[in-house]
Amino acid sequence: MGKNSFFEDVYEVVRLVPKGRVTTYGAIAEYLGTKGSSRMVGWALNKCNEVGPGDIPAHRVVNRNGLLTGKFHFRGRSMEDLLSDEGIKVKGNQIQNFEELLWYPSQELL
DNA sequence: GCAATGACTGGAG
DNA sequence: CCTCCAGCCATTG
Repeated sequence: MGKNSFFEDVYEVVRLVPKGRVTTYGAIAEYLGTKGSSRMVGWALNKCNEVGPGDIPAHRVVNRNGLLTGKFHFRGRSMEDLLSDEGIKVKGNQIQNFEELLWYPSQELL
């Protein structure tokens, strides 16, 4: 994968997520046109942690429930800590006030 | 080209 | 309310 792939699109969108905001896998997938490929978004981020640019705020990407399902995949700093640093309250694996912090690419980027 | 995989999702039981 | 199941689609072996 040297060319632009589905991954790069995901990275780009995730990078556009404003600080202090979060988005969901489904929202990204829908924005990319493949609504059903929500899993693929997570798969892309999985690679992003190893081969990705490294500046991908994957901690801002959670499942539709606002649950930090992918926190286990983070190295070093935990998701809760990173999110908390941006002003996002996290209780356990659940983001507090999630719906208000939710950010849709198709909504903001038109 | 087929089978397996995955940080998901939504509906059914 | 909780758990299970099947669809979803791109990447990889």
